[in-house]
Amino acid sequence: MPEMPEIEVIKNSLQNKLQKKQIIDIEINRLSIRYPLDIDSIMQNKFAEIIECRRIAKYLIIDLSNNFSFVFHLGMSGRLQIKNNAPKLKHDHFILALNNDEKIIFNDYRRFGMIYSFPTKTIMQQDIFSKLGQEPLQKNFDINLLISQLAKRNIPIKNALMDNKLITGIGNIYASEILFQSAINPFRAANSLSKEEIKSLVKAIEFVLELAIKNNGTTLRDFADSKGKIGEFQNLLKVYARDGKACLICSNPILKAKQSGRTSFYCITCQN
DNA sequence: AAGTAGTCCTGAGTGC
DNA sequence: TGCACTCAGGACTACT
Repeated sequence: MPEMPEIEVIKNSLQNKLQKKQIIDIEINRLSIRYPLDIDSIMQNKFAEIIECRRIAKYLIIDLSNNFSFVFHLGMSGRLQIKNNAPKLKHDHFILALNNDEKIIFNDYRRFGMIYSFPTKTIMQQDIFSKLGQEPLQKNFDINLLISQLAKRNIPIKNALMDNKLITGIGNIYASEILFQSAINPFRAANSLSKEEIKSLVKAIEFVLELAIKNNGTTLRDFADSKGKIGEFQNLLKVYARDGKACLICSNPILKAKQSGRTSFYCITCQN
């Protein structure tokens, strides 16, 4: 479900509310979500204080005063919300009770999400983080590195955009939007792109992701921030889920096609 | 090594 | 109304 902009929006909405709050109880309603939970590691975070929230790729990190961190991945349908006195819902798998009567609730009906607890200092050495590529909005984004990586890949550029070993955080919705923004056909082989095209691709990545964050992310079905507020970027989507509708540039119908099992949307006229 | 297909899971939507 | 079927925003594993 949520891609990088959605996690960034959740992180921002959690940040101020959680700092210095103490975890007074940890409720585990499901021992395994996507993977079995490491109960011992998780439970030792009881009574720790929250220091800060941050994001790496599509992961949300909560650093704690005991030098451990919670790591959440929301999979396709996960939500992380702050509530007080809310009745427990189906699929509320994991709940952190805080000392201000609020609760952080992890709800995920499809159970593709993940919850980890790691020593804070070891996070970047963990398997889930050690192989990640560049953050798309990092200030020192190395475009030459991306150019050399794409030159070695014969996969469609759409698949390359979604490969977290190259660039992190881009999922199916934003991959289609970014390629439309940069006027590149999603079926083009990654190694067929010119340097100029890759530069325009990187500009489109920044433009689309930043605009999505400003608009609180995209809500097609499940996404909401920590207060339950939904996103607005779905109203600004130019190709995603607009198959059959008129291209906003040339008025030809937007096409829909499968690529490696995922749906792509594009304009055959505007994207070459 | 690189690329692709299959897989985990629930719920919403569609068509008969 | 009910049933069967398809599809969904991610990412890992196991094949070729």
